Amino acid sequence: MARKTKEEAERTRQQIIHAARQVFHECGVSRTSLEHIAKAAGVTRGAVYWHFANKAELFFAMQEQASTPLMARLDDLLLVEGSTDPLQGIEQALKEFFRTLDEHPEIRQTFETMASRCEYVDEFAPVQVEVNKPAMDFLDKVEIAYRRAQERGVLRAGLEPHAIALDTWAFACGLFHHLLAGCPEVDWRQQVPDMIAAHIALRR
Amino acid sequence: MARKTKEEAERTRQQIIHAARQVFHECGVSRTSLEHIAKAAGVTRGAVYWHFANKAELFFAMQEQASTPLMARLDDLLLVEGSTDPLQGIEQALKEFFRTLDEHPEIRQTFETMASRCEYVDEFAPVQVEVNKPAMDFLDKVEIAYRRAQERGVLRAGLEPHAIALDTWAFACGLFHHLLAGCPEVDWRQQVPDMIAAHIALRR
DNA sequence: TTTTATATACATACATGATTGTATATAATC
DNA sequence: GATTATATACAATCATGTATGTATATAAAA
Repeated sequence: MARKTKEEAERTRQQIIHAARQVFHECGVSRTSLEHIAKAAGVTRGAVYWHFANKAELFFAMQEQASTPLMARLDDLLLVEGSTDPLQGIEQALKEFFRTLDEHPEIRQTFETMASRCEYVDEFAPVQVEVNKPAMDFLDKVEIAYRRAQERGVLRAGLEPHAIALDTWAFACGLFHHLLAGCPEVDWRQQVPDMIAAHIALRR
Repeated sequence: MARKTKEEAERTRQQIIHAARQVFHECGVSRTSLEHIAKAAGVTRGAVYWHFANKAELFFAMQEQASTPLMARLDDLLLVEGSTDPLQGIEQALKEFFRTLDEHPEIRQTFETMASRCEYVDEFAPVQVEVNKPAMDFLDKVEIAYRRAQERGVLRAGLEPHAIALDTWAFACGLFHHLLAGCPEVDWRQQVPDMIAAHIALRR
């Protein structure tokens, strides 16, 4: 086939990423061939190699397209805890975060692939490290919020902000991971808000 | 080479599993060829195919050799919470569990591979489901322990055993996952006992 | 107890299929 | 007319599974 216009080319690029997301999720990253992705996108490997240097680069593009908005959302949510009760702020932020994940199937699918259909070795090892960074930011911001809650007297006496921030962090990681990689037989999504509420209630 | 005695054969089998653990961890399951494993074990693919039908079966053997003792240990730990304070029982059980993981590099290495160097699709998908089962058992037993704590009056008023069991479960999953798949730059292992203590303290 | 037959524990050789990256062709856009 | 966005063709590699070879452990027969 022949040359396409710039907009058409960009659309093909997105089609390829879209197809990659599906096939990665179904077959796992390693077992997915570029031929497989190309076919799913309705193009040939030629188009794939034109837009991406190799499978890893395609994966990175897909991953960034999901990570960037989700992590931006998390940042946002943790910022607006200013005016109201900080504890409720954290609770709302967590609820909203998981609701966002629930309401965006594409983002969710990418993170599911990242959680249990990808091997973090060689070129993929850095992804694991990068994904860890937002988790650390989360930890810091939650600690700050707990400190503020302490100052305002809404935190139960005797609780250390750093310690309970770590606890919240582990809790959130566990939830996150099990929503993405847990077996789909048990549907946790219903219970998430209640779990978050109970988690925060322990601090009042 | 010629026939070996039964004990020698069992030893080569273990050597193969041992080599697989190392190479899987270094290269990821998908990128590891049986040739690679064979070479690392000092045998040929002939030996590997004699003992295992294929790579998946070898992986399962390795996985079971790590899972069985670790899950048995977890079962044990959650049983002996009878006599003493149930809350302290949970705390001790969690601490011991993570200490066990820390003290057994082979088990740890296998679980690290399972956490971030393996793709749970096709033949590997059932592993994810099976690993989930002990996690459910854990949830049930912790809830029972919390109920007992409530009856004995060591639990803070107003806490629901089921809710705080879910919280403990998510917390433990988060810890577990980050110890295995988190970036190794940050060394959490030191803080684990304190985190567990803080988690339980929230319930008193 | 020696002999013999067979199953065992591998090593080696082979055939096949799958994937990858690149090189080249092509037609439309800019 | 040069570049771009693809398709097609090609070469090389690699991993897999199986088939075959072989020497020895093991157990039954003599």
